[in-house]
Amino acid sequence: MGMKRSKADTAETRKRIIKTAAQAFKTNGIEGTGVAEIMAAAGLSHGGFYRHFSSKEQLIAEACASEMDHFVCMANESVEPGAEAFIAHIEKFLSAEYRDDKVIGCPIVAMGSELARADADTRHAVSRGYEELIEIVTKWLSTADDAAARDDAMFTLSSMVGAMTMSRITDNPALSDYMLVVAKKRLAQLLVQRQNAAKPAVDRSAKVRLAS
Amino acid sequence: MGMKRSKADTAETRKRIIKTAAQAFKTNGIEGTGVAEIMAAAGLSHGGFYRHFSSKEQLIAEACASEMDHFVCMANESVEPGAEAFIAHIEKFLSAEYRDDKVIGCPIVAMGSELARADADTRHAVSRGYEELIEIVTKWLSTADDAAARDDAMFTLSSMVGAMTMSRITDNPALSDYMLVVAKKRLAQLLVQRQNAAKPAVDRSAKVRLAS
DNA sequence: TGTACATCAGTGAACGCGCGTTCACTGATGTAC
DNA sequence: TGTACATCAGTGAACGCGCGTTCACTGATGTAC
Repeated sequence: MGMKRSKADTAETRKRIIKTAAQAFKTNGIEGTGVAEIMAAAGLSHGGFYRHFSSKEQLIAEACASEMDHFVCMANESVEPGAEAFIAHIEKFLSAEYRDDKVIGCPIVAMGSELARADADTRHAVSRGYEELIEIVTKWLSTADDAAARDDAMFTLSSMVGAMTMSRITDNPALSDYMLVVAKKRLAQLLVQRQNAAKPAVDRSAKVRLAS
Repeated sequence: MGMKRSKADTAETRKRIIKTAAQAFKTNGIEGTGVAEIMAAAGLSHGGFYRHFSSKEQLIAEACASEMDHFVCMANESVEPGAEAFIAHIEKFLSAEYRDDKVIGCPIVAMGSELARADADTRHAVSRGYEELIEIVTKWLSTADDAAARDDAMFTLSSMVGAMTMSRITDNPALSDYMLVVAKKRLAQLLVQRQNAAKPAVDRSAKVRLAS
């Protein structure tokens, strides 16, 4: 029944609504998820929603910000640069598990086309998070902060988003699996090229000496 | 006012509804577009909708099939394989024009996350079209129908979908533009590698002879 | 520390609205003779 | 070829339903004294 809660309880409830909403948005889409449905899933009645948020739009923005933060944190957890960390993350995010479980999956893949039409706050939250991801992947790819590494980071993330998006859309299971395999293969190759290009003078001059 | 139409008129009206729906779905999303809205945009009242389609779901499937067909046709228009046709298409579909004009843009990018949740008919239509695109791009990339060319085709299409999706989401205009530039650059590089790998024996053996 | 009161998180009914869908009706088309 | 009639594309009002949002109410919390 209705009663005032402690500030700690209130803050916890607010976080629970955001987390529940994020999962529902990723599973059934933003427009496909009602405020009452979110509140029920969070164990509350729908009427209390507006004690925490001024509108559904505000919840969308906060849920997306929360999801992007989570992915940025996950990416930051393995700070060491180099091939192992990079490939491990590619393998993880392009796995069948991440394709089949939308709750643990990427918010950009799960809500992509709706985000392009979202309001300014939501797009800004997603965009900020994505820019952080670009910087993190850039550091995985290169100790030096060169422009080519940043290009590769951007291309890597784009490719991952596209491969996972298509992998979820197709009704051909073999093709769905293979799209992920191909993306993993090609992005690993990209990394090899990067490393050959990055610690260059030694290896390249060696080859040149051999060749001449 | 109400009256029976000729069979030709009826067929034309049906096509007009599908075309109008496809544009509306790409612009405002599938869930974001009402049946009445589509009919009004097609110059009709909403009541007549069910003379042409048994449900909104059926219209969604037909609109997506129509859009995919259109993109398959566009891709087929330039049948000649090789670098020029490939790069020209990449440049076109990854242009700011295609990003900013959702009506002419790709249905997979515009409806991506909604398609993953769509019914079996819709997903099948999109999937079939995409498989055709993969085959067409494979032929652009290689006269021989080898597996590596098909991998490159799949990776190319994935990357294009991802780059355009993110380019539409971000609220950072410079980043939005640059994502497309990077995708174009990296995919052009992929093509160069393909060509070096494809007509190989000559060039590669030459290098080997020099090196040894 | 104890008492009195304002605050406000949460409830559940209610609001207007737009959704997908149905239906009785209209009247030119296409068909049967 | 001309006449009579069934067909059915399109109209516009109406349907139940679920949406986002509002509101009067409840009662433990947090505050003022």
